[in-house]
Amino acid sequence: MARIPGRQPTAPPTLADVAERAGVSRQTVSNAVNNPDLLRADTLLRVQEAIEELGYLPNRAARNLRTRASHLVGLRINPVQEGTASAIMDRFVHSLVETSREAGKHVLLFAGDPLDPLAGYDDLLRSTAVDAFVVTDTYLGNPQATWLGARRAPFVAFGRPWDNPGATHPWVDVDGAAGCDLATSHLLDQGHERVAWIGWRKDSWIGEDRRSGWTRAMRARGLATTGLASRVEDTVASGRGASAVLLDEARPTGFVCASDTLAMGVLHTLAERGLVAGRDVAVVGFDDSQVAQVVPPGLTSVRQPLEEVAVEVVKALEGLLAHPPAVGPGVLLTPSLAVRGSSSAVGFGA
Amino acid sequence: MARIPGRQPTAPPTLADVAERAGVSRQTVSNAVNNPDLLRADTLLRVQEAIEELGYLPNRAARNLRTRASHLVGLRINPVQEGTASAIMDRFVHSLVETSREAGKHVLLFAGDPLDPLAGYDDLLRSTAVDAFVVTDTYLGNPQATWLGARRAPFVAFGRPWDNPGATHPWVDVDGAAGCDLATSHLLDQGHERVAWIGWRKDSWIGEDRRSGWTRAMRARGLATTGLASRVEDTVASGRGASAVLLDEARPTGFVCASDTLAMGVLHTLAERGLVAGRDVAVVGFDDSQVAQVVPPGLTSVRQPLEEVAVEVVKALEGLLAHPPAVGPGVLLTPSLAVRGSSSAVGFGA
DNA sequence: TCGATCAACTGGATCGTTCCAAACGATATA
DNA sequence: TATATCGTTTGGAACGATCCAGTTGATCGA
Repeated sequence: MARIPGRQPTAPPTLADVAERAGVSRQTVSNAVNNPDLLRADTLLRVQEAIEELGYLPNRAARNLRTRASHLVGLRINPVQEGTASAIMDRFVHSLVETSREAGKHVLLFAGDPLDPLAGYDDLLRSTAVDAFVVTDTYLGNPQATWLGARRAPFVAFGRPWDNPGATHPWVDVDGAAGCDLATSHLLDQGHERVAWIGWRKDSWIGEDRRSGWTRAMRARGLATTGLASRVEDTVASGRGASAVLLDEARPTGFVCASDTLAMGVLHTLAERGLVAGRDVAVVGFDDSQVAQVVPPGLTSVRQPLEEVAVEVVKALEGLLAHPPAVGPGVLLTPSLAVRGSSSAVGFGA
Repeated sequence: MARIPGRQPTAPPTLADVAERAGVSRQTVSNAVNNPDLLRADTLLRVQEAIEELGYLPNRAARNLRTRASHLVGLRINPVQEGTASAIMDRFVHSLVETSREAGKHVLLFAGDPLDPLAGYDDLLRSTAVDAFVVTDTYLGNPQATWLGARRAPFVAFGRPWDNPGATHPWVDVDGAAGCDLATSHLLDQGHERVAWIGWRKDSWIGEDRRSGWTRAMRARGLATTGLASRVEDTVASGRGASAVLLDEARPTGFVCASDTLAMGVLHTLAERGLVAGRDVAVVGFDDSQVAQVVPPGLTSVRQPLEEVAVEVVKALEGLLAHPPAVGPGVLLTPSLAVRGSSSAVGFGA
């Protein structure tokens, strides 16, 4: 036996165990696992049988130590925002985990301190716990990107480098303008002419991007936008307040919102006034959250192709971690529109 | 320099680097990090300074290899259920990550195949990628628990071993019966007498547990439950259908549901019939999802103390991974009730 | 027949840490 | 003075994999 006397009887088999069983050297077993084409067919078969019989699986720690790679990708998660509808992370995280697995990687979560966006990154990097990061929150610029870039830390961003178009890191993003154009055009196609916009503060790049989609769609039909837009915080209460004011002052028949959270605010206002979403006033949100899917009569919402985003992110990661590293251009994906009762009569079967 | 000529100039410092700088041996530096009390005060200080100056952080892979521990906890995540309101994982995962960090652990996500609940566990375990698992989906018994137990894989379950009360693994759970009792009593306190129940199929242990809370509260006030209960799938459509039938046949004035998803179904029925939740009919859900928080007029819902659950889970993990392992008894936590407009007039400021 | 070439395989060194046994100097005890 | 004890520090070995240089044996052309 290659097992050293002191080993626990339950200890997992090692390369040496397999090697002995197959009657070859350690290195040959290693090659059987990592470079099968280096072996003669019959040897490969013999080794594979031994691997099978012993249930051998390479020890991660040893492999990581030798190859200086952990095959782990770090993802920072932020505290759940209570009282908002945004839940895209859920879907994205799952897609990312799924796609990463196919690429032989796993996702390591770490906690984010909203006040210190850099916390956590440094330790994981220096302790070689992860090979790379996926950076998601790039709402207002992103200090992480700059910082990680300076540290030469491999990372892929979900979100464009708004504040630094010349940035050279790989990124994947969803075209918010196209999404809101889609949403607005959808309402205009149904005969609406006064479609209002409720979005975020002007310093939000994403917010301005989405807003531009609304503007574009309105202008394309020669419709005025004056007095039809409102910029507020991303809360239900703000959406409620903004929609109340807009209804009073601008009399829109439809709302396109920068988020499902804001759209829910509109639904609150409608409920208060005895108006029915989809019949009296049309509402469209953004993110296709679970809220949009289950709230009566269903909230029409722009849906980000998060599965595709994950696939592109993992592709970029693989390029980044290849030898030599290959960094492609940024990828911009187009969202779709999930149409529900809030923008059509379908929700009530009428 | 202890650095070998071939080393990259950007390679992180190692124990040897620190040792040389501080003029001590590797082992002493190691002790400074792991067993500071073994060192003389002045030596410790000198080593700590060297660590600080070089920005040394132990290499995870090397440490993991030597100690046979990864300090990673595996968590399987399931595909997001589209069209449901359940989003407790989001909150739980975040709490778990946060709490784990304080315990020096990180959370490794892996994908779950709903058809094969065991997939993924085995590989991670055998490749020593994780030290332990947190098992969350224990809805209908849990094959994982049995399987992991047989493999002597350390794990903590979020969810009781319903089908095997004698199980010896550590678990943490939330008292669903207490939650539904709380919800039902809340409605009864407001004068409701005919409170209906919409729950899950009878083979769901969790569903039956929650239902028993409703039964208990009704009986405590001497109220009949006959004809007031319905058992369906956990979808909005089922909740909608069940509530429509119950309204027609049993004329309840309040609904307590086993999930927010089902409660949303009730809201759909009310909206169709022009009834107002909270004014005409009271509705209570379970999970306090984001949906419950933002849907007008706000859905009263039973809230699981997921932060506490995470704390208890991590405590159990630490016990499990200690030398020698210490397994405490199961922990049962009590949920609270988040009261909103759907069960009171508050939602409309009336 | 010989050396060159090549596929196939081998064994030692190595990654960075911790375990282990031993060594050190200083103090306490006989 | 010699021995035991203790707090402190040390260097070699080990964890299990991969890298690298080297060996083997067969095939080939001259």
